Amino acid sequence: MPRRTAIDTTRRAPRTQPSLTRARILTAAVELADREGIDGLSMRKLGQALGVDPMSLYNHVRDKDDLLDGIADAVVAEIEPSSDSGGWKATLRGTLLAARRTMLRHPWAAGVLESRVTPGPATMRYMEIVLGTLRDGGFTVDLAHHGLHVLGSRTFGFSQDLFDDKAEPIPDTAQLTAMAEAMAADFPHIAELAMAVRHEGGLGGCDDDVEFEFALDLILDGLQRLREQADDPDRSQVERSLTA
Amino acid sequence: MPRRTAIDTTRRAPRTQPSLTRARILTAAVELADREGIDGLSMRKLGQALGVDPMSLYNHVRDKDDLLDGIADAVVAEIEPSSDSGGWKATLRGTLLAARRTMLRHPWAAGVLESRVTPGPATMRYMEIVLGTLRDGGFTVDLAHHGLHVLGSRTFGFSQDLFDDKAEPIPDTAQLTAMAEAMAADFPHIAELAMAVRHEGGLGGCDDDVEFEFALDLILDGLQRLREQADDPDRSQVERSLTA
DNA sequence: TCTCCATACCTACGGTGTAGACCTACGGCG
DNA sequence: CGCCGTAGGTCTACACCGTAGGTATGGAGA
Repeated sequence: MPRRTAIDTTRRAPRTQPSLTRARILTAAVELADREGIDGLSMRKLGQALGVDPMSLYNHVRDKDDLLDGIADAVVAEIEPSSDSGGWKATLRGTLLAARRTMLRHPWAAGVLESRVTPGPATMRYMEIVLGTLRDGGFTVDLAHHGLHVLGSRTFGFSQDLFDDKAEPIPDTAQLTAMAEAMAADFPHIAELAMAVRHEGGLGGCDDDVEFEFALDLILDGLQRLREQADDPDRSQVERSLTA
Repeated sequence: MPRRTAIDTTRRAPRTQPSLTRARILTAAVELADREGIDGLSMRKLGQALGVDPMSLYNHVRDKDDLLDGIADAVVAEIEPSSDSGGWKATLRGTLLAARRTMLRHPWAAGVLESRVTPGPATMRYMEIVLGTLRDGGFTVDLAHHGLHVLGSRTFGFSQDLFDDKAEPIPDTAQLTAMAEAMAADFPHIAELAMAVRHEGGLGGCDDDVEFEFALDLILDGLQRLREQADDPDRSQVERSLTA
């Protein structure tokens, strides 16, 4: 059984409606961070904002890191993915711009998201959507995988990974298969990716060097194209649209 | 006279060789951060590592933020830019990979670099080199500017800007011109960019929204090209991109 | 020689995250 | 009905943090 990352709330229904909830704590924490910045978010101030002893928070939150995990995921949950019907490109553009709007609403969020080590459910959902858009748009698993990385690290800073094997004992093939099957229901495309990655050499992880060079070459090639288009003014659509 | 951002060391030579120097402090801080992570870097531990009272550090460092400014710039100074003679693309590729190698050597560095608000001299030098490579490669000032942003935010997280006018009182044209002239000697390409930006509408700042969309479209276009190459390697790409 | 002042040191304050003991009130059960 | 186990809230206390403000010192300039 996988160790629970947060407080175990699965035992039984509480006898009475508890005054404090993880949800209530998280929304208050997001508000506090919005108001005073991420450095202004302390357990004491948060407790005060909720009219509660700071230590009471620890009944719903493992530690401050768990709290940060929570509010990071809460912010990602605010993103409203685009449902543009004009093809994968327009859809993705809309989703990414929506993500950016959300990040601008919570300026501290990108930073804490970058520092998280494990994605929460909303972050998984977001990745599933981006991945699904690419796959439905005709991308191979491999290319969609790279796409997820470039697009992710652009908006937030996904550099570490879903299937990072540095921390945990190396997951063997059986474990990975089990993980993938468990995810298949909620996150089919992520599961598909997990299976594919499993088959490749990079057992259980993404090669960060490869992702970096992929993004770098994508950018350099793109810049080269724009430079050549600028030489030949007839074809400069992107340039034009930017300076318009 | 521009307000000094750190301790003023310009007055006169110290009477005797001071046991503590900003340089000594910075290298010790980098070592400490490498060894214990960025959270392990405290003024107390740093003082202990140097065999000195923690408060003595404040004679060479305004506050901890100034210390972070210092070590961030010190890390950037470690980057050895490529001198590849195979054209702008190869040169840039080499420089960016060198930057990445340096960042991997100091895993905490990307994070603190992102949180800095003003680039130090080494960071300026690095930007000057990237900008110069693009300009020498035939890029317009405008496109080189965009390029600097995409490449920068890929490696570290330059999202805020050199000429950010949010914090300071709006610099008027005269001030900006003076800034540009002062920089011209050391950073000709950055100065050129500053002048160009001054002429445009975006008085004294870069529009972050524009940069985001530029990068987003660069990536989306790149992914589309790769997808089409996978579909049909023979067919002309330009032809396709026009009908897309 | 005297004075000045940059540098290093010291104490102390208000903040942080959180361990561990305590209290309290409710649901389940004999 | 009455007892008990326990989850959830509280309190105290500890170790650590950044750093304001005061003090001592020793070489350089007058």
